Amino acid sequence: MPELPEVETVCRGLRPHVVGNRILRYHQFRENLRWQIPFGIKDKLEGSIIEELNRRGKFLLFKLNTGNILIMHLGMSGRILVSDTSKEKKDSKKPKEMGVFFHTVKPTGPHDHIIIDFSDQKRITYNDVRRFGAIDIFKSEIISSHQWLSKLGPEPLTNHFSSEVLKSSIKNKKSYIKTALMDQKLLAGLGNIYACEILWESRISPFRLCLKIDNFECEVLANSIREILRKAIEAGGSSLRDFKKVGGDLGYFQNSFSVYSREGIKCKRDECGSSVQRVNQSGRSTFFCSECQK
DNA sequence: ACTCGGTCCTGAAGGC
DNA sequence: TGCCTTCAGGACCGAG
Repeated sequence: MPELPEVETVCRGLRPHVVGNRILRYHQFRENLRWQIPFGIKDKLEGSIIEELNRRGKFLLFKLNTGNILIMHLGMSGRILVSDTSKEKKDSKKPKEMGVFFHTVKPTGPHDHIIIDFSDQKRITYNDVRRFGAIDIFKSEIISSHQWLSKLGPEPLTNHFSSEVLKSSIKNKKSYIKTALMDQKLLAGLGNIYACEILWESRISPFRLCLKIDNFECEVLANSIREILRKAIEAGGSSLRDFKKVGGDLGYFQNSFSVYSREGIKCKRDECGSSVQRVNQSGRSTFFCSECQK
C-alpha cells in the first residue's frame, strides 16, 4: 500500500505522539507478519523511551534510548493508528472473571496484530490485512547496517539524489524504466502509483528501456520525482483502500492522480485527446497515455 | 550479474 | 443469492 508519501505521512503524524514517550506494554497477537517477529522484542521495547522517529524509503525507524532501533515496513496494507486509552469509556458491564483483574489487551478490530501502550495512555495499533508488512528490532551505531536498509538506493528528496545519480544507475540497464523506478535498490520509496504518475508527468513511456533514456530525460525524470513526491506528501498521501493517517483521516492525493486508476478516462492534458490505458507490465498494472508518453 | 515470473495473504468487486 | 475469477499501494526468491 504505502509508498514514500504515505509512509512519510504516517511518520509525521506519529512523531508528536511517540517521541519522548515511554513504552509501557507491548502486545502482539500473532508470531509472524511477512516474517517471524523476533523473539525478545517485548522485553527490548517495554520500559524504553522513543527518542526519534524517522523514515528511510518505505521503512519507519524508531530510535530508542536503549540503543535499539525498531524498524517497520507496512507492506501493501499495513496501517498504524493512534488512540488515547484515557478517553475510552469504561466498560462497566464487563463481567469480573473469577474476581481477578488481570490487565489483558485484546485486538479491537480484525487484523490488529500489534498494540503498543505508552505511559501517557496513548496507544498505537498496527493493523495489516494482507500481512506483507514486517517488523524487526536491532542494535547498531550504523542504522544502514540492517539488511533491510543496506541495499536501499538514495532518498529522492535529499541531495543524495540527482539526475546524475539517476543516470548513472540506469545507464546500463536493459529493463523498462518503470520497473527500474520501482526498484528500491535504485531509488528508495517509489511504488506502482508514483512510478506511473512520474512517467506521465515526464512524458516518458513506461516501456522505454533504461539504457535509451538520455541525460535531458533523466533531468526531467528527476525533477518529476521530486515534484510529485513533494505534492503527494503535502496532500497527506493517497487513500485508495487501506491507507489512513494515524488519526484515521484520509490522504487526498488520489484526487490529483493523472493516470493511476484512471483507465479509459481522458488524459489530463487539455491538448491531448487520448485516454488513459492500463496494461500489465512485469505483473503490475501500468497506467499511461500513449499519446503524451513517448 | 541481471531480469522476470511466481509467490506470500485477505478481501472487494464484477461477471454469470 | 452464490460461486468463481481477477485484482490490489510490496518485494523476496529462484530459474533461466
